[in-house]
Amino acid sequence: MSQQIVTRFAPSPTGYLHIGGARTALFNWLYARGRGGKFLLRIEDTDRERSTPEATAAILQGLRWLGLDWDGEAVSQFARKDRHAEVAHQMLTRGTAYKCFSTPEEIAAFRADQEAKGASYAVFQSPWRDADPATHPDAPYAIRMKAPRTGETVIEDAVQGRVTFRNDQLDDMIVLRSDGTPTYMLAVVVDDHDMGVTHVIRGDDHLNNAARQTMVYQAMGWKIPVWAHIPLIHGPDGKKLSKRHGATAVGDYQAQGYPAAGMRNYLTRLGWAHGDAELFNSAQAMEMFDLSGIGRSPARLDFKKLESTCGWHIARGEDAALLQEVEGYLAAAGRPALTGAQRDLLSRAMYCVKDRAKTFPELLEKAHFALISRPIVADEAAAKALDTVSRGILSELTPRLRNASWTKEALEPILNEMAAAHGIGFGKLAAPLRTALAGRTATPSVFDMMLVIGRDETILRLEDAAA
RNA sequence: GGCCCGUUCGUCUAUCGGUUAGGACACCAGGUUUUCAACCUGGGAAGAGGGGUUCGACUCCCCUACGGGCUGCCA
Repeated sequence: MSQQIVTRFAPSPTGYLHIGGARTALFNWLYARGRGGKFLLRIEDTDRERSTPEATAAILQGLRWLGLDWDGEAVSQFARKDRHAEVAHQMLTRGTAYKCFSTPEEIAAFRADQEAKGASYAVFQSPWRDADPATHPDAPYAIRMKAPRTGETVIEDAVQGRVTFRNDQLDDMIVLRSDGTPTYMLAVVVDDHDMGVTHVIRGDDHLNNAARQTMVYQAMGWKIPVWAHIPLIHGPDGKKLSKRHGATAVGDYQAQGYPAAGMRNYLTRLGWAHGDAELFNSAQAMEMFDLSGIGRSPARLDFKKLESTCGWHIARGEDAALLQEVEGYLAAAGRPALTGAQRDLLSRAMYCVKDRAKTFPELLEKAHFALISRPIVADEAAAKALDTVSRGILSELTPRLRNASWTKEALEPILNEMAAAHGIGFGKLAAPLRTALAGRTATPSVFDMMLVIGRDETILRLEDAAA
């Protein structure tokens, strides 16, 4: 009898949504959504010093942009602190935890001492572990997990395989601080249990933690979830991702004009594979995604491949959706919004620009001709195509266009005849036309441009150029 | 220092003891073309090093090197 799958993404709101975190969220989302399960969101804000509402907002915003929708309301871990404390005290009653009166100073001194002795240092062993309650001072205390000192704790990880930890390497971690607040190690377990999380898919920086958390599950007699620790993402140089690699926040990617669908596809393939599948939409990804396809070594970010993947998605995007995403990009990048007329023109131009752009700035550049208004200012290279001879040809062409029917089929012979009449190839005619219509040398086909801006505008631009 | 994880073309990866080690991006060369792209064809390009196990290892084991993670009253 299989239960419903429940996954979660549990970021700590201490900064923007990191690209690595976004991938973790994506994997959880794909796994749950592909199996009719639930994908939950929990904000791990128990660190009151570093957590900010701005960071929480940025994380939600990043997830929304990527289209990773979660079920129900985002849970604040901090809001559940009473429940965490309750569990800590249950552990006390069960004898799987104990009150520790060692002060942070004493612990720091212990560590300093160990370090001074050089070489390897032992895990901190609290003197209060087996103390008689009668000897307990009337002082603040932390609650520590009474972890087994011998034997091993085994993690069955869906990605890493079976990983064994010696218990004497693990200390009695604090589950409830002396100020009564829970630590991460306790909070995650309690929340994951209470929220019914069945699969914990997270960065492998938590692999060691899984052993300690397993002890908490065992201490409480709770069912241990399926672990899946995925390798972190590295920068193009193979080093840990950091600011100097450029974009690390997902917001940066939106501001650089990458489409969300392309990001999802690229990020899915980063560290995960399903045979030769490279390009796919989210529905297909959900179909294929599984934990066994996740690799065990860290993957590097490759912006060229990201771009290529994004180009594929833009080319296949639906015009209206692309237009909407372009507007989101403009806002994120702090660029001026489209006017109503530009929206309209861009929408009409979409068919001939979307299959040649990898990002939205590129798409906008290709659509430049549709977004500008007269007089068209030619850039240096384009201006060269407009000499006396070509101006003459343009002015000769204008009247022919007035009565032509405005389709590529009708326009093509007119332009071809014009070129033939002057003994030049079509390319020689297209160049000045391009300058007149767009002021650029790199544009969509001249026919497409004429079709998009329409007869009147075409004629006006040609007249301007011929003048 | 200790513990844990990893290492196939430049990059992402397939392979789950027997393959001419496959695909994708990137790169190079052609083609197509009205420009830029897109697109099509072809090409070069890989099992970190050393020991084992085996009839046979990229695949299994050990060692080394390198990379990463954890080692907090952070998450």
